[in-house]
Amino acid sequence: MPTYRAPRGTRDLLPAERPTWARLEALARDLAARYGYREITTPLFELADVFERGIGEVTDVVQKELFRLAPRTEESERWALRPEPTAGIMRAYVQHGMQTWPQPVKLTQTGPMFRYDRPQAGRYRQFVQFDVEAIGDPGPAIDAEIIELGFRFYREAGLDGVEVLLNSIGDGACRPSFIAALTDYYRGHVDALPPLERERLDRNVLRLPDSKDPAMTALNAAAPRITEFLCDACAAHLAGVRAHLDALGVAYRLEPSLVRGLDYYTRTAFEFYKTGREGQQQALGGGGRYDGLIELLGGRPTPGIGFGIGLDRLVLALAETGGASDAEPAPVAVVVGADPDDTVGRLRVATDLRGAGIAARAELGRRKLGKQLEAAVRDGAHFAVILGDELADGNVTLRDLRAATQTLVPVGELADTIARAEASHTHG
RNA sequence: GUGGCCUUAGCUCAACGGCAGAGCAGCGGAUUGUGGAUCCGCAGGUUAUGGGUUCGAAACCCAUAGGCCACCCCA
Repeated sequence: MPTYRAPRGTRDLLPAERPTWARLEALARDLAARYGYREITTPLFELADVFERGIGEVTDVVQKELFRLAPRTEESERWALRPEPTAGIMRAYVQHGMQTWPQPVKLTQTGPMFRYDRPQAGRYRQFVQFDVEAIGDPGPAIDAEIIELGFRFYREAGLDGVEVLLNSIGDGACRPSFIAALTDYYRGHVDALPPLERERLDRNVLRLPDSKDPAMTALNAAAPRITEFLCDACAAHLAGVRAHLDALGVAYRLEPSLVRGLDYYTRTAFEFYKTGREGQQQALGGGGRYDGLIELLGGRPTPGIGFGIGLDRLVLALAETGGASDAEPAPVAVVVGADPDDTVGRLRVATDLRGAGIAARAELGRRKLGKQLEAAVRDGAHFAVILGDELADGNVTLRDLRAATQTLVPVGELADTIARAEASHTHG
């Protein structure tokens, strides 16, 4: 075992897996831009208050999973690594007076998040989220637009069979009455509750209808449903979201037991799942409306909606569906030579090629030509440039490693020749 | 945070309580300027770590760490 390894719940993304990540990161950026979202980068850590107030003091994310930074001095502020992107972006919205920008303000960010969780496959202490936020639009049309954007992201990423789960969790006007009704209902059957569920009754009653305990299925089937308690405004909002989704042809499933773990959500809540893997575990992404969040962080009352999509889980899902992983870029040419000791010559030719914009590797090891060519082939290079006696006449040998053909080329024409051959190859 | 399964070379895996090995990957060589095949060789390990049992532990026991699974929760 190595002396040091990556901290628990973190991992190194090695060169072989980076191209897939790079593709998804580029897709996230391009897609967000296509929908009118502008890029923002916020700090990886914030005052802990931003998360505690924004996400909610009594949520698991804050109580158990926040990565708090140890203060360095007495005066040092209480910082925490960001467990999610929304609170920081809303902090920035307030700080920079974005309420004076044309509304809605549509922002996107992709980057690492941190949660002090017990790791598992697809669950890491450092993970990457693709996030979009639309601030200042009360919906419901923008709700549908943002769900469709997320749905499209998976499709264009190459992941099929993604399902949208949709719910409304009400607002300050109607959610309290639903919580009261739910609490009453389960209190009335408290003797039938397993110990764990009994504990959740007080802590997080909204989670009970979603329980995976078989003993709960009958009880949950008869439990009150949020849809029966939505106020007129929330019901109309949900109907509006659905109408717009229908118009866009986005298939979704109403899931009345869907709740979200962060306190700031209101009304629209949604999650993306790989079909067949629904449940509270392994959501590919999720989001919702947070109409009270900006006010909580000191801004004027402003509606907002967004989602976070977990790229780690998307990469896992893509691998599970057996798709080939993206290929690493290979050098176009590798400069090799008959004289193993002539590293100066090989490096100089490679440098000239690089200056001409050609991806070239110089063989700087002092090994025999056969080994150099072998390594060039393993690199996936298209051409080998062979330096040898022909240099006396100002020529090098340009060998096409795929076609196994070679020609003499004057050194001065090498870059042009390679560029031309490579272009005709990739475009033809 | 709770419970369970697992951990031997870079990777995938062998080894009855009795000498730690193979395949792949890496590096070198096969009469001296040409390839992914083949053959030969080299290197790679305090068997995750620390204790214990035993004449003797990779193997049995305990603890710790890490990975995974189910919860909790979330991406």
